[in-house]
Amino acid sequence: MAQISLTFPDGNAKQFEAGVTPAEVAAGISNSLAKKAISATVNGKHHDLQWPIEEDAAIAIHTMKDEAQALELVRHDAAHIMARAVQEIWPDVKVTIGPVIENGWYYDFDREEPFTPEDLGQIEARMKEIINRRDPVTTEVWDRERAIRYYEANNEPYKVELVNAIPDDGQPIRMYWHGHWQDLCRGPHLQHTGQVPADAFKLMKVAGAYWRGDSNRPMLQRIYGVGFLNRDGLKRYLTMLEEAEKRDHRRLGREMALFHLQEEAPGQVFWHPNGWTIYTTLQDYMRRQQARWGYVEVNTPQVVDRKLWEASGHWDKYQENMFIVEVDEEHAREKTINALKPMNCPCHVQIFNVGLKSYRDLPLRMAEFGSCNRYEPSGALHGLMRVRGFTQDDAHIFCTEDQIEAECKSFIDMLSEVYAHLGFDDFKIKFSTRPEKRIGSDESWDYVEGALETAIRATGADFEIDPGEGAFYGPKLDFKLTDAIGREWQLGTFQVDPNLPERLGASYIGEDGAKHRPTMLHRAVLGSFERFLGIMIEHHEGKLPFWLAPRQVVVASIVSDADDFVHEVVDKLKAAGVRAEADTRNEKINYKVREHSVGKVPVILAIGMKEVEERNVSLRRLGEKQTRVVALDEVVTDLAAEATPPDLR
RNA sequence: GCCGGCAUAGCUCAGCUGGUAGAGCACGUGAUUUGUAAUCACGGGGUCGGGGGUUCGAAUCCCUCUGCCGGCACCA
Repeated sequence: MAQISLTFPDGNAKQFEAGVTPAEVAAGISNSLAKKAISATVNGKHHDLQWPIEEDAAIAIHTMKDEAQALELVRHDAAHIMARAVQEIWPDVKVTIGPVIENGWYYDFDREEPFTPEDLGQIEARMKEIINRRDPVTTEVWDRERAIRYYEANNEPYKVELVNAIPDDGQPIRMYWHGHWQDLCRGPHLQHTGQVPADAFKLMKVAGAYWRGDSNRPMLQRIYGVGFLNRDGLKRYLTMLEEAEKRDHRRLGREMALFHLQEEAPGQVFWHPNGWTIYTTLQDYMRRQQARWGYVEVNTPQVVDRKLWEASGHWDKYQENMFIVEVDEEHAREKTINALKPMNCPCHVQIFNVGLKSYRDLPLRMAEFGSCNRYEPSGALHGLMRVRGFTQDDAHIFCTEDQIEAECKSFIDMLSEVYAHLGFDDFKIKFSTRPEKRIGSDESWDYVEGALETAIRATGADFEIDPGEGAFYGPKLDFKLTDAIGREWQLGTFQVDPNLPERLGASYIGEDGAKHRPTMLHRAVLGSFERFLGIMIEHHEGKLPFWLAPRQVVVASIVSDADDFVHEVVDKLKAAGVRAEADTRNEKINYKVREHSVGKVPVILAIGMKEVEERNVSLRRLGEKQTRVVALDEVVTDLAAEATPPDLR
């Protein structure tokens, strides 16, 4: 037998016979390690303990203390155990795939009957039973034919398809056994089922999911589970879910009287006074920013004849998602077909096309708070996050190819400032390159991708490449930010489009006196106001920055003899540009404080006779128990400063 | 669009196997003048999401439509 040398994390090396498994290595170190071991990293690869090591390697034996490896294994084994539990209870359920995902796993099943919440309880109980059996996990390498024969014999057509899909490149096909139950799997796995903590997982929900993610294929039933290393981990996760629910913008939207949605206008927002105050405050801010960064603002029609959409290519590529409006003959001389605009770009080109443009006019930055309507699939609608009617902070920059770089840099500067002002300090940039389905020649893609890459590199910003994710007409940069509870949102975008100016015949006169095609850059910082406000509300848990808060200050009387002074304070605050209101209702101060706190009013000024006599206010900030007595003039000055939008300070 | 669930007062929800609806909060009125997260009493309020069916009788059972929720697919 050949000898190999294994190097441990502490730098010591030991000799073993080739083919030794990590389990044997662990056993050679100590009995307790042999028991506690869960897997090993061999030359940087994560393997289970049965993996034979054939050559010199660096090895690290893992236990439950190695959180990353332990979580992966526990979730992975839990997925198998869940599938086994399901097949033990309902033997004719067909199994498919079950990967580890963030916080847990899922497994897709094919079964006539839908799984019910009661079924989940039953499956969970069976999983615990399987864990208690401490069934050993073993692995075997099968050849393709044997695997197919096995799955055909067991009436598992999905597994047959999976085996057939494994590329025939000499890679072994591995089977894992959890006791008598087996599954096709890459591994790695734990030593035995008892290593999955029985009190740290939970089955969360059942949902439909297409086989292989393809909407033309059968719909399977997916069961989601979450799993952790101990009960505390699970508890923390469940608490986190409750916290996330508390910041749900749909709930806060109601509690703060911001907006509502109703059946007659699915996916479209009824903005109430409070919500509209936030909206317009943000829009005013963006309007100032755009002016500062050299944009001109325009406004274009909502209902546009299909001829324009045919010319732009939308009729062909996007019709499914457009609201089509047919005007009937009684009202018009001829029946015409229009569509609500789903995007602003074709209209902006129309403005560009009026009159001759010179190279001196470029870059021309044309912005619109463009109201768009898209017929989103019903299942996609979600509060403010995915709607059918929305307004973008949209703009199109008409420029020469040479100007792309400078425009890109200036856009990133603008976007960084806006995000910082709105409380988002860091964001990621994704560079999406040519997709499979695209228009335009490879040479033109080479050129445009190159130009955009040069531009982004010149800014010095970090970015990741997302191959194949570009728009069909050109490459793009997407800007993603992370919110207060770690979720990523894609907001800003910067897209290079050499195609639309061509289709819609945009041109300018160059220095040489000849006509040239401009390049068009599509860009947005916030995306849609609706979605952005949804994100803002959740990010801040409704406690918006003072300048954006719809109700900034409530001045509340403690006794009705203080009412006159309350009104005086409110008037002074309003005159100083603060959104202030009086609460002189016949209620206790406790009641008022609670009500306005629930309503997320950032500042409450309480006024009793003491304050009236000394012309002070008692100031209390949202979320704080402390109050502070401040002179009236001082509070007006301070709050007025705080109410000033960040770009005007 | 697909799978599953849900739809009762403004909100959150109760209403068992069919016998024409109830609570808390909110709202209105009155009392109370109150010191930093819910004062008390009384009162008004529902075509039980829409339509159809079964039944002597439907919030309850069945069909259908719409919307919402959770996923999947989609999101140039």
